[in-house]
Amino acid sequence: MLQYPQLEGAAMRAPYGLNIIDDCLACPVREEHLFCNLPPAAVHRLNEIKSTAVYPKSTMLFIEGQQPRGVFVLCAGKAKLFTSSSDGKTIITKISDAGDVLGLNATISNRPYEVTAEMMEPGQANFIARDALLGFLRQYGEVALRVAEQLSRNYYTAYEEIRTLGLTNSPSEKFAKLLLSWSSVATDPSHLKVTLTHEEIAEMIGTTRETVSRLFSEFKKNEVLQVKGSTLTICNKPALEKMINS
Amino acid sequence: MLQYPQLEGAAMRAPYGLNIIDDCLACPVREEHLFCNLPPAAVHRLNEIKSTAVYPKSTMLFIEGQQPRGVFVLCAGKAKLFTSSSDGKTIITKISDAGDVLGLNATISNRPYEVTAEMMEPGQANFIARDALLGFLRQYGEVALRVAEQLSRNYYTAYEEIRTLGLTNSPSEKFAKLLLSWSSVATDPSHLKVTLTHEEIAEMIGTTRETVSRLFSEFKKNEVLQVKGSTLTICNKPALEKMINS
DNA sequence: TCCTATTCGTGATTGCAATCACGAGCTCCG
DNA sequence: CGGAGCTCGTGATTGCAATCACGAATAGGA
Repeated sequence: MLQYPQLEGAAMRAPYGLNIIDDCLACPVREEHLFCNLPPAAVHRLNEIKSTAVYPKSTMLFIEGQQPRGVFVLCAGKAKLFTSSSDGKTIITKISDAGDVLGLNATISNRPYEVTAEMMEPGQANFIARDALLGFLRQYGEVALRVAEQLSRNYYTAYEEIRTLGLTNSPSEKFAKLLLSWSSVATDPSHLKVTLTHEEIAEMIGTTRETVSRLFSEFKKNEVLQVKGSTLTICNKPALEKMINS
Repeated sequence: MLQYPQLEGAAMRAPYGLNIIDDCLACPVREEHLFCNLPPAAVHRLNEIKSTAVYPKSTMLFIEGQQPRGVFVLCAGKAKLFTSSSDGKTIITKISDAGDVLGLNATISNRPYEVTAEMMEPGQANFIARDALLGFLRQYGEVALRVAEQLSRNYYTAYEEIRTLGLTNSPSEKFAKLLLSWSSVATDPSHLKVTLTHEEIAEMIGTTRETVSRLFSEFKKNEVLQVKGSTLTICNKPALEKMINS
């Protein structure tokens, strides 16, 4: 629950024996990532303006409503992005992992962070302050284009969420949708490793913990799903697909 | 319901006696608009690549799921943006009017349009094809930055929608939220001109037409609201504000 | 001006998921 | 190894809004 200062974090002792990854911006080299495959000069400049830090579990990287200080590039660990209402209700909009850039929208548009980013496990991130980032983008115009593309992608994700929350009636439909979305990005589409609590799943689909528990029971009974520890096996994918367009 | 071809539209006869606005890109000159206050050379180039057309009521400028052809800059008339599910349920995510740029996200990211844009009244729009727009943005880098800012704004709007749909329990709360959001952008905050049907309002807040009708009755009874024709008077703004954080 | 289609108001009914409640099963750390 | 959170399962109850139904009112076009 503590919010750690980002800038002094570089010198922070890694908890849980986590090792600091030195060349973090480049480490998860995937095409879709914002700061990968850049010209050497740009990479060099990035390394000058970034500051690496290690964060324990439950750290809030930033909090909904705060003025944007800059972006965080996640190198290790997972973070959940969520927004809450005054009466304590919460929606988790995304589970981020290595390579994701957090806080980009707020930083670019200079509006308050629209979500809270909380580490779900100990991890490491690079912080880039707003001013430095904007200067960097002005200097390297081609990166600005990629930023626009990233913003577009974020927008699509948000729209998917709107569809889930607004167009889906039953919790079972939403749950099926969530399972399929996980399946579509997993290495093995029918075996998912899920470490979220039922509470968190409920917060992802806009329902209650009890309802999620009941959905698990129901799906197991109907032989759509099998659960063994944190591994989740999809036995009847067509059945799930049928639920979402009924 | 017809989808009009955008490119031959320039020669289309204006329906309902609507006059074509010649210098349309520049006409609604407001700071926040994407293509306003540009350097003369950029404006000139924009005028070369745009094509103006007039559209009757109910025209679909583009449809959810289509490959993006380009953007539409609305010059006159209103358009509603919505997304639908296979079972006919619909969410209206935005009512656009003059100056708004439609289809920007899809066009930039080259993903299918995430919404359908339908004219709610006869109007006029400039179409800019995707290739031409991308070339233009490459040529005028400073406009690309403004595009990024616009995408950010869109993202915020989407997030607002997520909060409305996901964090708000009762329809009355959502309705109050909608009324206040209208009030905050109106010239006179307590007198709103609303030409939407109850059905459309229902589609904006994710409820049913009947519930919206009942909400109007209830708010009138509680002296929060007065309705005279299409003019809507907010009598008790504090009461509305209280509803959204209870 | 009238006629038709759309929009609106409101009652009656129903179903589904939120809420409350509580005990059992984890797991994590001292 | 043992106890104090957290988790999870599941019953009972309830409330609220969706649905159905239908007539009134309004608008819009010939």
